[in-house]
Amino acid sequence: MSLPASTSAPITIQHLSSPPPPSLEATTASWTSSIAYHCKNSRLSKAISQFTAMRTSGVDPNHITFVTLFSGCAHSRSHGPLIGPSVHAYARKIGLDVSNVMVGTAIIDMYSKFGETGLARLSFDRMVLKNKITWNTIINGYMRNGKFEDAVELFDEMPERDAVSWTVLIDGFVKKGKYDLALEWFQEMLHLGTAPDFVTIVSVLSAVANLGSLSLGLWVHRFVLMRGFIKDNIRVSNSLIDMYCKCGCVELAIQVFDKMPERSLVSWNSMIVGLAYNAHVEEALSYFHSLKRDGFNPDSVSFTGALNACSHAGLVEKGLELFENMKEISKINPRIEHYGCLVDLYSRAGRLKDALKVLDEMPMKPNEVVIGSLLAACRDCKDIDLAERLTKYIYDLDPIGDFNYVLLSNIYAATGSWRGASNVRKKMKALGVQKRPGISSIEVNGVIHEFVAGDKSHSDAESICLILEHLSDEFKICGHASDDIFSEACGFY
DNA sequence: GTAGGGTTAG
Repeated sequence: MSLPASTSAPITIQHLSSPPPPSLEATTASWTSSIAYHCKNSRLSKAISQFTAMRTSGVDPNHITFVTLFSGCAHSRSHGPLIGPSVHAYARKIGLDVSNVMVGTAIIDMYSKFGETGLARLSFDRMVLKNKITWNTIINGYMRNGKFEDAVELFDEMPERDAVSWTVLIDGFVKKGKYDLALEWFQEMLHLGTAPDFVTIVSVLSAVANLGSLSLGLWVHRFVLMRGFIKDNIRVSNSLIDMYCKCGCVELAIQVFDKMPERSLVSWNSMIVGLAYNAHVEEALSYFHSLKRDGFNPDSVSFTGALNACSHAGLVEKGLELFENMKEISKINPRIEHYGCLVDLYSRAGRLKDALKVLDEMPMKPNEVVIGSLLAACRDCKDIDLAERLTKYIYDLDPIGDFNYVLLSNIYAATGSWRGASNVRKKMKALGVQKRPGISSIEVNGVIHEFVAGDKSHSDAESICLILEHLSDEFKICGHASDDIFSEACGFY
């Protein structure tokens, strides 16, 4: 028996319990179990060769064999789209794709995951018998592919809706960044009397966290406590921790964490990442070191949080040490986030050359976040030469975002190079990059106030400006070259 | 052995 290809993956019971290889008296069940084993370990090609061997040895696959295979294809980005349709053709030949609910549903799920909503819908329409899961699957397929109208249409048509149906819609909107819509649907769900389960709550909390609305978050927390049915659910608590941190309420996050009767590594990670996010550096590192006492080993997310804390505090050496420990002791392969932290660590410390070295030597193509860290440092250090050298990386990025173009253009503008700035704008136009307005928002007494650059429409704009000016002066007195950071950050003046 | 879920760098 061979172990899975990824050596960094934790070895679980699942990996070790290979099923007995099909023997001479192999049955459909034993072949299927062997196929399932390979699918679970992300070895679709192996699963398929088993499937072929099964057929040539004269054993017929049944509905479970097909469900296993379709589910395996759905989870394989590389081979799935190539293999899935031919397995479908085979199921078609024996009619299982329309006559068996589970097989049909697995096919719908597979095509949805490939982005083939048309094929998913065709399979759905052809099925003789559908159950709730079939309906939820096709609606989920539409949601994940951004076809909201089709999803809602089927949602309205479906004979019987359960908590999962609602959650599919709610979470579908959350995943596409439509948090307000998600919450509207949640409200409707409660209004019509369907009880949410813990997955619904996790999804709703994610929407709330992204909106940064503490009052909504507190409401959901009260809801959880009142219902009691999910009060001590680890995942709900993890989501509460994340929500409170994203809303800037570290104290409440700690309270939730402390009250948990049982924690997972994600609970620890949510604290570490959340504390780092809120610049509570010492505490973030202390949680990072404490998770071992709870019997956990830090994973790649834990390191991201700890590294991020170091970069916010300018702890370059500590950060580098963590990065080394991650590779050498924890045997975790650094991912792009970790290189991003490293670049950020050097960038914020003003060590641009070191940052550039990381960028050039990292084993994967840098993305816009990594470039953005360095570019922001170029702006702060007024290093236009380095910024120009980054241009090639920026133009090479996909997908095209506006962030770095705007940053680059601002660097040119800040150094008085209007021609450079205008060239960037031209390039943006040529590439079809649109600058989206940056919006800052703050919640005061449950009301969310939004501001865009140059925005003076707020009823208290005048006093807000006065306070900002005052803060800016205070900053200068304290020795921080403010560089009009307030005008940039808050969009006034 | 078919459906929905949490933490990740600018």
